[in-house]
Amino acid sequence: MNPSCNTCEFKNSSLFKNCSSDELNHLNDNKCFNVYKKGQVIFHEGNRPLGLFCVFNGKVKVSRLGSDGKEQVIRLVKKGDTLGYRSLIENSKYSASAIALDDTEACFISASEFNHLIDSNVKVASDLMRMLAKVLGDTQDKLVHLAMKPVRERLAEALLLLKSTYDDKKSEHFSISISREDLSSIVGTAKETVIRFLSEFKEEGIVSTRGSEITILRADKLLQISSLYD
Amino acid sequence: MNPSCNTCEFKNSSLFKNCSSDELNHLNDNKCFNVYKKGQVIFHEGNRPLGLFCVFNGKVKVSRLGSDGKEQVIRLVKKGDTLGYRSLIENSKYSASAIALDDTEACFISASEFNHLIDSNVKVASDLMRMLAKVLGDTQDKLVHLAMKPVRERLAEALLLLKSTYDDKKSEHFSISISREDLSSIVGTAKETVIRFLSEFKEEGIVSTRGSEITILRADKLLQISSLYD
DNA sequence: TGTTAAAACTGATAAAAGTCATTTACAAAG
DNA sequence: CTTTGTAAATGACTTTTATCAGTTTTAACA
Repeated sequence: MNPSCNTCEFKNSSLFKNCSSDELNHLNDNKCFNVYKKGQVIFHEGNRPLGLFCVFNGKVKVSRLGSDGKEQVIRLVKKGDTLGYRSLIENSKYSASAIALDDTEACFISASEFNHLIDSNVKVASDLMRMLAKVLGDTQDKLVHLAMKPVRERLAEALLLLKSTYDDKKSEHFSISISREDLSSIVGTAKETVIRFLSEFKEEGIVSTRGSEITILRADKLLQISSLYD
Repeated sequence: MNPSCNTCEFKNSSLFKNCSSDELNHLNDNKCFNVYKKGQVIFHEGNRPLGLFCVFNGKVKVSRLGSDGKEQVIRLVKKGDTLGYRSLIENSKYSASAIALDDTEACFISASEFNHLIDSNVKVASDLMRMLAKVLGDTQDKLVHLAMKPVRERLAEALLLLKSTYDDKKSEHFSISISREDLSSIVGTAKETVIRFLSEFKEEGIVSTRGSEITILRADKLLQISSLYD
């Protein structure tokens, strides 16, 4: 089910939305469709980037490992998103790893192909620039919240982030299967601490859990707890 | 002493290093030279950006204020650096404030001037893109360190950052006058905690202080403590 | 369906950092 | 040169979060 760029679901929303039909065809001829199992490494911290990934399906975490083995998630990536462009632009080694949180499919576009495209299509280049500015803003938000908010608030925020990132069906109650370990490295705290506050949220009827699956029952309460708007 | 773009000290190192002489002249005719006293606000969180700042002299902190009044410094800006481009690119309100840490001089370039330049000169646009990628990488580093390192290590890192950013004379011992309040909001901790660890560093002969002036005596020790390389 | 490994959960305790109160040092102004 | 306000420094204490050790639940598989 190797998808074609010209008929891709994300043709009008991805980084390549301003590509001509010709450019898309060219991309399509030179891309490489890849499948990753849950937990599999897509690229690894310290390696040289060979190109760009365009996620077609699944969930990906971008994270860095500390010397003590602790992990910090920097960004969550969903289908339609681009992955691995920062190192490519900077022409540096990957400073973080990308790991599939679910079975994931992604197209790979070589560095030369990518560079040629941004050199030849000004719109793509300026979309890329805006994307960088947006991601920089998001990262600054994360930094500030990490420095200023207690874990309980950050956990509420993380759950809302997961919902806003991965809830496409907009079903009544959003559910996601995520290990407490992964959740704790999004929040930037210890696994046990996440579990404790999750238990609080359960008692308060804000979420429910079944194994590693978390269901958000009261997003409004989470928004309140996160104090994102004050 | 309104400096001219064509003879500016940073002509070959700034974001505008790839501008033609004509473009620089045009910039020069349309820029506006501003002076800010220590502590003065250059731009304020929540306001609409009207243009770009190019710092000619001085020191600037870019920071965000939490609802509880606590401040987190996102970035330190030195002479030759550009300031306020993220909001401009994203076409959004400032998400942070810029405040002079010292008496500062900066040229202001209007948004239309800036946009015209990056539309007409591809090299400037791609330099800007690389700059964004670089700053994003730096911010991710800060995020990870904030999440994983204890205050003592982050303080060592902050002192090294101040040195690498503001030490131009490369004199034997770098000194900087900075309030403990400002230092603590770079590190992301409380003022008293910074003071305590600074006292430790003094006892260990790593730094010395006189009032609010801090002198780094053993940068090598700080590098060790910061554990930046493991 | 029992077995087992892994992950979720809980409790006790320790460590790290924050807060508040107070003293000391510094620098500007009279 | 003294006064005075501000910032640095220190101490006592509290809160938050991490760590460690253990128990229970879950899910995969024989």
